[in-house]
Formats: sequence, structure tokens, C-alpha cells
Amino acid sequence: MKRVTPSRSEFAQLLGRTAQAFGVPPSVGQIYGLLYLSDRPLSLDEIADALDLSKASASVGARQLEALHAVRVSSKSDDRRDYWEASLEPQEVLQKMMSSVLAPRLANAHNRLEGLVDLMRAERESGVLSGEEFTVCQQRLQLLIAKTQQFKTWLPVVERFVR
Amino acid sequence: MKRVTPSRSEFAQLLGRTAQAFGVPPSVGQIYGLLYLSDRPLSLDEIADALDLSKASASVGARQLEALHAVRVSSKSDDRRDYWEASLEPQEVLQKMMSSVLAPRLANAHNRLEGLVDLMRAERESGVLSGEEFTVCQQRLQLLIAKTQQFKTWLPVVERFVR
DNA sequence: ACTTGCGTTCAGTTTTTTCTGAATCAACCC
DNA sequence: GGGTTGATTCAGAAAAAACTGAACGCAAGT
Repeated sequence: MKRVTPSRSEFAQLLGRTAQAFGVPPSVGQIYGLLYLSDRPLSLDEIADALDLSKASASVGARQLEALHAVRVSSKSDDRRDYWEASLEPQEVLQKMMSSVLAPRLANAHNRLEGLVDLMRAERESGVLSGEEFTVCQQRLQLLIAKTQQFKTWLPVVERFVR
Repeated sequence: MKRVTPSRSEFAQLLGRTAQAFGVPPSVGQIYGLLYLSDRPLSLDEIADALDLSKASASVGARQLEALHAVRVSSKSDDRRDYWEASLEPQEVLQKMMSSVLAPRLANAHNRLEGLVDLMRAERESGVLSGEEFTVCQQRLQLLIAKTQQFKTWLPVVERFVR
């Protein structure tokens, strides 16, 4: 890790571990951390150099962050390099992540649950599932479905509060 | 995966993948899923058998879930086995997880950030950091700290809304 | 048309995480 | 005390994920 002060490097490491805790690769968190404390946009080579990463990792990591709306890429004229900078306001990043990854995931989960309800009905009819078991399962699945629905409607509100 | 109907097994798998997406081992999610759709508490052997896991995994997974307040363990008299059941009301599980894992993590992050602020001040004084850089970093770190604080105060409210 | 300098892709390696089997521990019964 | 049956621990295997170097593609400059 070159050309970066200890405090910034430590911040990057902290964000790396935090990202990891949420299932995001450490390198991705590190990149965001580096950019967040940078007073100017950085090129891929600078990122890779500062964080001791291969340029390949820097590239995919930065693109992932872009997909999460956590960073922006821009380019100077007369310089073919891409320059990356963090979008400030972390809350906004969170909000974007909620709507762009949590929400679709929720929708998907919802569909699968609905499918399961049907499947279970079929199992009941073919006798694989006793009436007793069937009612319990059905009940709990419906509860879960209701909750995901509810959560979906509250999501925008929560986003607003968190901001 | 024996002694479990397709729909229930699929549900367990779904929860396994979901857990994984949040950085929790799949087996842990699977166990919760199995218990959630069970009409009675299950023993470790039943869990391991149903999910094709070793008893060791079943044991540690169940204990992890217990730590997250997602399951309860009980024992019948005249039977030395432990019996596990999911705590229903998934929202409550979420809420407990927020207060018992998210909140401490937040507090910890907060402390580390404060430490970084000090470290940066030292770097400024020793000239490692230019005045320009220093102000930018300081500013952004403070913003972040403020936001984590804010988030901490809103957490209980969000919990209540989600419920 | 050739070279240079950039970002990206991808196959293979390294690292990390998860899972397992065997050993251990603990309660209970005889 | 010895045997049985359950849970837990732990070292190592297996699997998954992250990362890398080398090759590639592409645009701009010569």
C-alpha cells in the first residue's frame, strides 16, 4: 500500500472489513474507502497502487461500485484514463442500494414464495402432506408473504427516514 | 435430503441462498427454513438428516441461530435430546438481529472513526497531510460520523416500523 | 499501418469460508 | 464403574470466493 497516509489506509481497511461483513468483497469496500477520503478523482492505476491490488481487481471493483451508485467515473479530455470518485452522502448510497438491490431481491423472493404455496397445495392433494402439516405450512408461508409485502411498502418510507 | 417434502426442502434451500447473500452460511439459513415450516420442534439428528448436513454443522448452525434469537431450544423430560423450533414472526427476528448485531457493530465503527480523526490530526501536524487534504478528509469523516450517529438514533424507530 | 496506453476478460492460483469425521465431553441408566 | 446416547470441539478436507497475471480489444497518436 503505497502513496497513502496511514489514516486513509486504515479507513480503507475498515471499509473493506465492513463490506465483507455484508457479503461484499473487501476490495470493493476498500476502493470506496479510498475514494471517499480522496480530494480528487483517482485513476485505476492509482487505486490499484494505493490498495496493493491488481489492476484487474481495481477495475471490476470500481465497476461494481458504479453499479451500486456508490462511485462515479469521469474522463478528462486529452487523457485516456478513467477517473473515479466516490459519490459523497453515504446515506444516498444506502438508499440507492436498498432500491436497486434489496427491492428486486424482495420481489424475487415473493414470487418464489407464491410458487411454493402452489407446490404445497399439490403435495397436499397427492397426500404427501398431511392435512395437519399442510395448514401449518400454509399459514406460516402466508405470514411470511404478508410480511415481505408489508416490508416492500415500508421500504420507501424507511429510505426517507434513514436519509 | 431425506424425510422432507420437496416444497419444504425448496424453501430451506431458498433461505439458504438468502442467508448467504447476507453473509450468513447457507446451512444456517437452511436450518431456519426447515424449522420455520415444521409443525413440531426437531432434534439435531432430524435436522442433519433432513438437510444432508453433518451433525456438527447442525449443532453449530442451530447455536448461531439461537444467538440471533431466531430459534429456541427446549428439551422434553425423559428425552436427552435437544429440540429446536423457529421463533415465528420473522420481523421479530429481524428486529433482534438489528439491535444485537447491527447496533454493536455501529458503535464499534463509530469508535474507530473517532480514532481515525485523531490519527489524522497527528498526521497533519507532522506534515504528512497537506492542509488541503486535511480539511477534506476531516470534513468527510465528520459527515460520516454524524450519519452513523443519526442512524443509531433512528434504528429503534425503524425497528418499530418494520415490525 | 504501427505503436502505445488504457480498460476488460478470463483461466488459473491463492485465500477464505464452510463443512465434516473423529475425538471428547457430559448426562443418564444399568 | 461401565456402557449408551446425546451434544460439542477441533483439525483438516472440501468448496467457494476473491484475486492475479497474461492475453486481448480498442482508441488515439505517430
